[in-house]
Amino acid sequence: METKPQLVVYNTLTRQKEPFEPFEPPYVRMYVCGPTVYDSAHIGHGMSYVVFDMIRRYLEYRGYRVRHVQNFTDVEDKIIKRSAELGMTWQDLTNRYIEEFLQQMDALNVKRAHVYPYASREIAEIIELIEGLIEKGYAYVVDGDVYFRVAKDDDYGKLSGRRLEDLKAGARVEVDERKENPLDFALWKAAKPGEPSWESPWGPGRPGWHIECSAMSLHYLGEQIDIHGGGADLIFPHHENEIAQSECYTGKTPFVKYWMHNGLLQLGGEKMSKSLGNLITLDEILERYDPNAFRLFVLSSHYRRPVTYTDESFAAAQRGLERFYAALEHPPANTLPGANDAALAQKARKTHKAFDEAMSDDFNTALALGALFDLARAINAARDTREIGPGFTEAQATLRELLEVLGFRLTEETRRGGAAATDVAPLVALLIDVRSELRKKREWALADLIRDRLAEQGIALEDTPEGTKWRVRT
RNA sequence: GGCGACGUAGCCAAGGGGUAAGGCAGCGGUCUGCAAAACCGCGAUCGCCGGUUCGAAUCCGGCCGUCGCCUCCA
Repeated sequence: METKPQLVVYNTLTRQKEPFEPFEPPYVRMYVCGPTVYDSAHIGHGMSYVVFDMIRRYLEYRGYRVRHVQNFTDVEDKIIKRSAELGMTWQDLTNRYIEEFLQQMDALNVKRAHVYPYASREIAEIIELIEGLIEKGYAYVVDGDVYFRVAKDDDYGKLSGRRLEDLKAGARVEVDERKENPLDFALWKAAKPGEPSWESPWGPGRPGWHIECSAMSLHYLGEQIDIHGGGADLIFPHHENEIAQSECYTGKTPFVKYWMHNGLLQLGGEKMSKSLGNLITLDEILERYDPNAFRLFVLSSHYRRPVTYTDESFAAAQRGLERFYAALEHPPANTLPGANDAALAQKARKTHKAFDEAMSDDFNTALALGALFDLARAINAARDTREIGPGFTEAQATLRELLEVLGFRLTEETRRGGAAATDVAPLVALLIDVRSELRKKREWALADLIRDRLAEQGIALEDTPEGTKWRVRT
């Protein structure tokens, strides 16, 4: 067994990198905040889930056994509003978007969580948690609502680095006279007529947003977990409130050992969000690009940094991906012995090491990818010289393995251009046969016409000593 | 107003005290019937000003600019 570098992760709570030591190795309990399912996911969501998928995959590769829980928020103001507008039940609305979301995650090769709790199905656990908070004096009831008593929690603000006084000063929240403190947040909301509701000790109502994650995390992962993740926009108030609820309820600190947050995706200099309306949906991207290109785009920068979406960046990712694909192609048949083959094996081992060093430093995928591009270049260079041997095979295996650790899907079909390629394969094969005959007869004009016209259709032909290769280009 | 992040070649981006990974684009070349792909070669002194240091893109201070959070949000 070779030894791997110590893994360190940046913890939002302490604002520094820390050695990664889960509570009970090799188990890692990871909770990632899921979407509120009232609309289609945009690429900002996609980015976040690709990031945490990469993190999970790397942990698993390092031998950890990750238990991954991700919620669906299916009870919430916007859901109620939207379903009323569309004249459908909230269940039909949320089910529709949950189904779509899971399909998109599959398309992006994001591993499914082990459990996907729905807020609406955890009401009993939520009520129990709220009752506990009331008993301990951390919550109070007003007209069927229940609020968390922020002033009672000495630690409030520790995640986001805010003090109660600062928050009050800049508070933009509407003042609700019934609350003891403007910053107290709702654990339970009394139902208004016509709204979905559940029975509770405080009358019919529904859970507040923050409480569901505390309840689900507690229910499926226990009182203390290793990793809690989400977008940086969730740090305050959502995750701050989760800490308050969970730690006050269980009396155990820390609720979460490592808080991890991904930087937000920007579009045109602004955060992409549903409320700003400046969004690109995941479907639009999946229609236009290889899902691996989306992943490469995301992993090309460090996960904590904000990234700006541009068509150019995406095109760059798509093109870069094709270099990796080229490096994974089967080696040519007629090979030559060469001394460089042994050097290539060495290169593969160095790359593996560089990869682990980069990834161990708070998942530095951008640096890791740099090493993989170097390896890909070496492989392609060897192919060009036809010096193929065991080293070449090892290098290809290494490249494939490490790209898969990052979550790239490297099937033959994917590399060729996805399902679209499979659909047109028989016809393309026919045209290539015809063109090959023309080339034998040196009828270049006609042969080139076929190639050009196929290119217009997005099908690229490449003549190689092993015959004509093709793939779909986007 | 409070808290925080960032500013590196045309674009994206890593690094973070000893003279700048990688990707895309571009240019030149090899290969090719021509292409494509691939490979080889070519580019930056790191927002501005000042300080610390033998030495700073990397540390400190100030300034300018961009962005995020403080309200629903991955």
